[in-house]
Amino acid sequence: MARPREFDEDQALAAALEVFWEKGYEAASVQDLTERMGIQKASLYNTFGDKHALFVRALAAYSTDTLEWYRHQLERPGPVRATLAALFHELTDGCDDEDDDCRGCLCVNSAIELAPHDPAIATLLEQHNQAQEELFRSALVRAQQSGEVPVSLDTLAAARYLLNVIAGLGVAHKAGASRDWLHDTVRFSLSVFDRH
Amino acid sequence: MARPREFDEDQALAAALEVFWEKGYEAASVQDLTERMGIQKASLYNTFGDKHALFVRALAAYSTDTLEWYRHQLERPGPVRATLAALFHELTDGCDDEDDDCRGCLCVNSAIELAPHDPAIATLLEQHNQAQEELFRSALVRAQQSGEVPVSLDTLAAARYLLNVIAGLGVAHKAGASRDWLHDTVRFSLSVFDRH
DNA sequence: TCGATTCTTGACCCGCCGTTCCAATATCCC
DNA sequence: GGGATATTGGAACGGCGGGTCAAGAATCGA
Repeated sequence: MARPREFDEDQALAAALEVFWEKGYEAASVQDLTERMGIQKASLYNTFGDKHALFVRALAAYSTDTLEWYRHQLERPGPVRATLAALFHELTDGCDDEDDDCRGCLCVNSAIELAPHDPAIATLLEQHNQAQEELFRSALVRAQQSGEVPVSLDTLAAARYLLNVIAGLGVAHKAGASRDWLHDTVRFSLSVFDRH
Repeated sequence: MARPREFDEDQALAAALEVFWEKGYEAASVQDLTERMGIQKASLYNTFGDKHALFVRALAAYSTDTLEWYRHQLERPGPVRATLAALFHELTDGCDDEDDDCRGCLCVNSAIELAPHDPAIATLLEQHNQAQEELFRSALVRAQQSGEVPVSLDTLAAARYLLNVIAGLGVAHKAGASRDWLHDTVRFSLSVFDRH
């Protein structure tokens, strides 16, 4: 019963996500955001509240998408080791394409920049980590059931370990590590599962 | 031949480091800095140039100190596995003390926040990483010579792997991981060396 | 067609940002 | 003590930060 929006909310959110992803929260100005979202300041504030609320929504969307991606990767049939190798390959591949501006992982970036001083972000990231941990754990448990991995393996610790490796890769990528660097690290990291 | 400084430069630099470490580069205002350094703005600009130059010096100092710490940890005699265990224990211990404000590792923080868009920082971090890598590698080579570790071990990949684990821990700590979480991850990470 | 309602536009606000300037001050050498 | 030289304190700067507002434009139900 009134004038409708001229822009697509999800699309605008996706654009905001890009900006935050590339620049970080503090360094992304409202001007940067509105320009990339293709909307005016007032529209941003009417629709999303303020910069912080917009960031929370962007991060939540990122979390959802990312978890979906991990679920898709991890629920593929076949031996877990191959699955993990493929997952990490996907993760590190294209890191030398200079179009990604070394964005890394937004969760990692936000953990570093905001988590200690921002309870809302900290909570969101905790949920994300737990969900991601659970995905890895499930895959490992399935591998135990199929006999690929010994039942003596501490699947929780292993899942956390994998999350830690991924976080490290995010940092290394930001620091300018080459694809070879990352691949070496991945190979070595996954070798833990070779002889257990 | 002129009025002398009323403050100690190194001491002021150390104070600035604290601020950057706690808040990050962008979020640390010049006012925050001068307050904690106990000096006036003009003194800051006279002595260090500007905020960015101050940060570079602070990061360089941090790098030096940290590398010294790693060297000290890694050059202790005894089996490498015990050395690494002790090092990581030192690293993760005291992470639940609420006085550290989850500062994490300044190199990791800076890699995330600045490296992709700041060549000076990127260079500094690259040098730091290479030096740290070399320290770990040396320790592993020594372990090979003493027979503790098989010569088939790719010491370069292993060193990079360890750096990656450490970076991951920095992220996890920022994200609010408990000491148990970190210890589990460390234990699992070091288990790679148990059966090689 | 018309009023109600919502969105868009673009100017505008205040405050803090990093930075500069200058007068006052303290020290050194002579 | 007296100049030369640097540092200090504090005010001031322009600019940009996030956020608001008022007026016009577009759509709806009636």
